[in-house]
Amino acid sequence: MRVTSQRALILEIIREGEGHLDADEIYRRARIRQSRISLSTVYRTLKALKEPGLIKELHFDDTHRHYEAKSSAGHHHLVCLGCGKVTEFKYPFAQHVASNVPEARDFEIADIEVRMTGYCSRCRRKKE
Amino acid sequence: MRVTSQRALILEIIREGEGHLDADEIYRRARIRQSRISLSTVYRTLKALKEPGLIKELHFDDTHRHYEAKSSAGHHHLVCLGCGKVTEFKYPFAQHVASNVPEARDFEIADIEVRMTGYCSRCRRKKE
DNA sequence: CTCAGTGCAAAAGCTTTGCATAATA
DNA sequence: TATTATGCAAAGCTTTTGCACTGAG
Repeated sequence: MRVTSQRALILEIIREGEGHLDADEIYRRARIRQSRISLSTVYRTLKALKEPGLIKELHFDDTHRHYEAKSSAGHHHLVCLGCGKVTEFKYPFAQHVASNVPEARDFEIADIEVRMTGYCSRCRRKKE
Repeated sequence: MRVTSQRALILEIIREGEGHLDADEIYRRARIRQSRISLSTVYRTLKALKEPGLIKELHFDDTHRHYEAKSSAGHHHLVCLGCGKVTEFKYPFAQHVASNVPEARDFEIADIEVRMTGYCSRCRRKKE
């Protein structure tokens, strides 16, 4: 895989974005620093970086895919349905599953994505 | 919410499908029994059924949303990256998170979706 | 009888692809 | 220099929407 200025830029933006950017937002930020970059390149690069596991694809809401760099991975997300705020937390789900779930016994776990939705304390108060 | 033949049919198909159908597959199955039903109605019905929680939206792969009836919910999924097979399992993730994750303390958990990917025993053998 | 729901067709997103050009190894 | 990656524009999918018509309550 060749190292191009576009790929370096996109990976840098994803790292800075800390996992909360979708393809279009990455594109918009990339254009600020490299105005001729194309959206196709963003998509192609996302696919290329995903392949060897350099970045990971997330699914916060139903319509957008978000991306985070592998170094910042390993955590999970609480998504507030009221304000959309995303809170990260760590928890060794994979280990729990591997040792407690019979169906997973012969399964080689590559990745686990946990997406919890609900209402944060502020939005809970607002609802009442 | 009015009960129409289309809505009844779609919900029935989702129940029969046991959580593994996407919008287009639901549409194809619905047309067999009601040839004039439209894809718009399928989408609109999915949205309508999702709203009061009668069905739940899942994200097995990156490109398609799948749907399952609420009664069959409460379990999680292991998705094999080799053959695409989906294995269901039960595990009280929400309880674990609620009692062990400080970030979730003030969070009212509405739902949790766990998407584990990896390789099933057959595909692991094939890889070697 | 009324208004929510439907079908159809058209539009709107998001993502992928073909092809000629540019740039890396 | 030999490929691989890029930019652009066009196509492809999935999902949504406008509008007149139908049917449930």
